[in-house]
Amino acid sequence: MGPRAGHGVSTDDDLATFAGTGGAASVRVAAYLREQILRGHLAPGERIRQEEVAERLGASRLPVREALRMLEAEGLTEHEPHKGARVPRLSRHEVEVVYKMRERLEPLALLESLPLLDDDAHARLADVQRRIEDNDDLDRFLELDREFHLGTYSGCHIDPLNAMVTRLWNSTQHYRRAFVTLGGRDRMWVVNSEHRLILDAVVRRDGADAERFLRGHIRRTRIELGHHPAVFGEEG
Amino acid sequence: MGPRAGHGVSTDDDLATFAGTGGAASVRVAAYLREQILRGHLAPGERIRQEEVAERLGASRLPVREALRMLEAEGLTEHEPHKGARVPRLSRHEVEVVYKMRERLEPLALLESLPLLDDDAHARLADVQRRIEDNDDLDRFLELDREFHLGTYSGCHIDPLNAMVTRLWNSTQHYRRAFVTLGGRDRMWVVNSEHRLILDAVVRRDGADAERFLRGHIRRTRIELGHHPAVFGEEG
DNA sequence: GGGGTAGATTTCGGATCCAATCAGTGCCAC
DNA sequence: GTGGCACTGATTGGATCCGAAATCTACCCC
Repeated sequence: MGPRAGHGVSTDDDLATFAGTGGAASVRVAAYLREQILRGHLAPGERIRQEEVAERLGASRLPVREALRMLEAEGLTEHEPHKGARVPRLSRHEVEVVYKMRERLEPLALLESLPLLDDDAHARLADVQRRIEDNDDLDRFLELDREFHLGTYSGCHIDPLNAMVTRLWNSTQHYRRAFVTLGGRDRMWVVNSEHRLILDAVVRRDGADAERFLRGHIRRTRIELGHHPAVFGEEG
Repeated sequence: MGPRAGHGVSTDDDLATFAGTGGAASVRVAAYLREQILRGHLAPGERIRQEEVAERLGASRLPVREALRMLEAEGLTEHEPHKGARVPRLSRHEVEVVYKMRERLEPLALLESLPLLDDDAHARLADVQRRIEDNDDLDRFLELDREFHLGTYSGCHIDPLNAMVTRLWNSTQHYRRAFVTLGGRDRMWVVNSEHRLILDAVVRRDGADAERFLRGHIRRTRIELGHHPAVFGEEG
């Protein structure tokens, strides 16, 4: 284990996050690990030892095992018998394919969601977009960007579709972070104008435009991301 | 629990299937349940009690719990805290959306797989298609149809993509069975000619045609399926 | 000095026991 | 007669203990 900060030590933060959430222990453990992974505190390829997590959260290993299985369903961990769980590491090609999947699936999600988004939802989305533009922190940007996109699909309560889109976001979260951190900052105004176009189409309930703009938005992100070798740890 | 045949009784078949597979117990339990669900022995909405499965397979409840989580990741079961696992029941609209997802995702899978399928793979696919045309059993048709389609994607070893496509097939397996059983038989020659078109395009390595034919194939199936109320238990 | 193997340690997988929660039932009051 | 409540049986969730597999290490042989 590397000497990364905040690792191997049970901070008060950890326990607060854990205890703060109600419900079954396995669900709470899952929520804790989910946040750790999405926030980038656990990197792709990193192993997750059941005992360590259990000890840190004051639970036994069993709910940790259950939690890891739940996360597996969300694309956040992977499992190998007798070898344990890790955060999946995607190859450059795999990340690219996930983005291609997003190009096809998310416009569908938006299309299905579009007629069900009311004025209230539109206002919330506009607010999120305003906060993105006012924001200057990269980590916060990742959160808000996710909130914006998944928010535009929130009208459609089709479980299989939403679950899959969320899964795609989950599995590429780390690479998105690396991309934004490394040099995506210059691209932010492009992202914002594209968001504006999408939001406009959503408010107008123009399905064809919404679909087109969203597809283009994801496609351009994929291409830009593909040009950054460092995102995939290929800078050597 | 209904008086359905082969339910609640540990047949020799069950144990043979279970013991026959190697590997960890949870993996074997998962394989057993997976087959039960895909073969239609467990219907959507049906509850799966851990103890019953454990007893039937001669294992403890723990590997059953793990297996249920694995199946959850494959879209074959769903879980509610303190209420246990069930086979998911999809609404008409949900099934339709899953088919729309397939319309978008599977052509991508085929496109990614296309350049990697060699002559050997082509021969195997042609053989499967021949067996579909020679076949007269509806259950066998379901198996072979699945083998054909998933086989065309087998060249692409991108885990996220293949896993998702498989998941989509899993979650609609029951509705496909109901459809085929009820009246899809007349449509079989259509299915077969469409398969031939797809196979041809695959062999010619014509991505555009393959994608187009496949999308149309899934789309037509979705529309036909939508016309059968009984598939969704709406015949009252 | 390098590679391979055997032992020790670590970590995961499974069994059993106990606690928590839910559903169905019957009783009582209104 | 109906609605609500408490109780009981059934079922899942969690803890602890034990066994099995993999990894790491140290040692020996080449």
